[in-house]
Amino acid sequence: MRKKVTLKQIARELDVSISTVSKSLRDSHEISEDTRLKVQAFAKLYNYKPNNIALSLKNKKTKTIGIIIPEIVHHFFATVISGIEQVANENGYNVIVCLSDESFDKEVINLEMLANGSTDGFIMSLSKETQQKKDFHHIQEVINQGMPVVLFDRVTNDVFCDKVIIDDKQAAFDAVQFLIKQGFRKVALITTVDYVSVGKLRTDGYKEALKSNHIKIDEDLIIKIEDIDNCAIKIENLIKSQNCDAIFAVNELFAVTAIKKAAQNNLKVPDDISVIGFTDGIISQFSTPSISTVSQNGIKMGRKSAQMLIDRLELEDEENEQYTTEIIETNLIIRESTTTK
Amino acid sequence: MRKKVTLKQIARELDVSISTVSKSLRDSHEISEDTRLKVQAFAKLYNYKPNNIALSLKNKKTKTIGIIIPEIVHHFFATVISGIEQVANENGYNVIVCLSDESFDKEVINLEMLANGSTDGFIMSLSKETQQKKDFHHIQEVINQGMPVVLFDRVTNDVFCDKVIIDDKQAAFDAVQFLIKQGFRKVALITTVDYVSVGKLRTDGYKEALKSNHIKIDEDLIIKIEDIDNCAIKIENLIKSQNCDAIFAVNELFAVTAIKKAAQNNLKVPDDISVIGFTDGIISQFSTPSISTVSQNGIKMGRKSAQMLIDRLELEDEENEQYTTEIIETNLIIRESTTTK
DNA sequence: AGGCCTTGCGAAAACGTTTTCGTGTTGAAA
DNA sequence: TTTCAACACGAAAACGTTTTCGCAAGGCCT
Repeated sequence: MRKKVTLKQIARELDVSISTVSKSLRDSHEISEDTRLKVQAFAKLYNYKPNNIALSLKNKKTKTIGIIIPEIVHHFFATVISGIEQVANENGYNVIVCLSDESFDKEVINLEMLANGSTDGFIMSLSKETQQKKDFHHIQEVINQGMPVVLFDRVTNDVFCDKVIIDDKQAAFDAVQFLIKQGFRKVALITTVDYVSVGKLRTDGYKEALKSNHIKIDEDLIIKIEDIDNCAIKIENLIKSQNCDAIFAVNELFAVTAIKKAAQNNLKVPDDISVIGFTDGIISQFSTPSISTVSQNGIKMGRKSAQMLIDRLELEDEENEQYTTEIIETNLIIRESTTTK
Repeated sequence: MRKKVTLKQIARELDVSISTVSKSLRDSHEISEDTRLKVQAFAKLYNYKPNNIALSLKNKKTKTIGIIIPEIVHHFFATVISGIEQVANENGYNVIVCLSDESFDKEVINLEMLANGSTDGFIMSLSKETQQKKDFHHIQEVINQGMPVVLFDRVTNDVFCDKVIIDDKQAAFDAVQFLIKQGFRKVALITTVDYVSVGKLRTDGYKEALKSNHIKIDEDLIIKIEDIDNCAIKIENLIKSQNCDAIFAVNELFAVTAIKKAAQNNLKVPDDISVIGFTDGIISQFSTPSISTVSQNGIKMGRKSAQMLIDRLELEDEENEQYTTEIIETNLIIRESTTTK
């Protein structure tokens, strides 16, 4: 087993000082060409690579970004990570990923653990529980300690930092508007409970679209799902009521479940019911029929978040207290699950 | 902005030595109760937390696990990460994730970058390119440096280390055997090119099953997909040939594409063709019809990998050179895409 | 009174870097 | 011969910990 070699060992071996070795490897002009080449040759031979931890300690920079998200088994979050990782890599950063599992406590623990020197900054999306409790002191804390934070997708107005979001309300509005344009008047909504920020916004967009088309909001056509496990039964009831000719769902899962339940009740999508979902994930693309949906562009969201964080990290000198909120454009992808009335 | 406080600052403030502060906070009996309580109170007030980087440098342990996988936008890998993260967290470890993007070079770069002190060990799944080149020197290198490595799913016999896999061949055999039992004789195979280790193994299992049922292998019924983008056309040709009554696909994507193409060619699944896939991901669960598939249990795979790595990390004293290969059981989940002939 | 043990604390090394500053040697200019 | 700059290198500090060792003071025993 050949352990990694250090400057000290090289120094001892070549009978020079540690400083000489360090300077030689960094091509300092202070060192004669003779020794410089000798040291470099030796270092190469023994495959010397500087120790990252030592560098981090010295430079007070880890070149590492902390990501804290609710779930990774979720295509949207996976794409965001992918985007973050791209930009991070391009700039010589690594990413360390922690999952809050939608739990406030885990979010706090992870944040505090990473804040003790492990990362230079954070990119995060709030857990459901955090959004419900409206307790953001842990985030404010790390910001106060001088670590930049970028929030994406599930954000809050209660903490000042850079943010990357989509215009959920507008996107929902556009989707519903599209359905109405196609001639549907009885558009149902499958959404989440209100404390999930994006769910609330999409609900707002839905209502707005109806209003601006002078369609009365029928609360029976709005179902709010708290827990993913019991969504099927609620959705089935909606389908069975036969009260709607189109459905807008705030995520893929609700959309595909609606389609499934429709099929089981002998209703064809899109012939009998049109469906539009949210998030252009695996499900939307590969379901039969493929699902018309609002594409969030997670990659772009991740890339933008990473870029904002890194910009702030590398700026650093003049504390720019001007936080910005970046809006990633969405687009409506029309596939097989929608038609005209 | 309240920067994090260090031992040195506390020491200066209380007019004691750094050692006294450190010992007090670690409840050393060397320190009188008086000073101990005083220091602890002060530390609590200023929310002192030890700096992880400094600890890592001192202890030569980072309590961090490096994960290097080909893709994260892939439900199976996401579940594995999720499993790893669970066990890692339970044991006080963090995970740092790097994506090889199926590229050999990126895999090497990431590995070398993390090997310079950033992590205590690695959990990885080989990129396609690495499998193709059969070049594993980078992995052998980190093992030689004394860092434990656990390979999962996409592994190789050419490097000695702990491994976690499923019995791909057996699982494929079982799936095809099931189809044959249902009365199908013309079972097609949609697989990858041979250098993808798991693809090859699943192909072997398919052939074995046919053989043991005395069914001649028809090469026309075996299609090998190199590139995901052009899989649709090849699969459509297979469907159009109307030569098969059942299909075994080595992943979800191939399975769902087969179903889609069947529908487009007026063939019903499962009535006209039965389909079994591999990997119990989002697609299989939510596709219509839902897809019978071989479940790999990524969570379990991740948990096991993490456990093996951590065990080896915490053992460490006596270099146990006995590597083991753990096999995670699979199970065939029968859903709507299969029937009897 | 002398010796020894306990108590309570500090100095310093160590982990692996980088960088500043000091210093000795050499060569050339005066 | 003296002086000074250039050159080449080493010592040491710093980053934030933990831990070993040393040391002084005080109390107890003979």
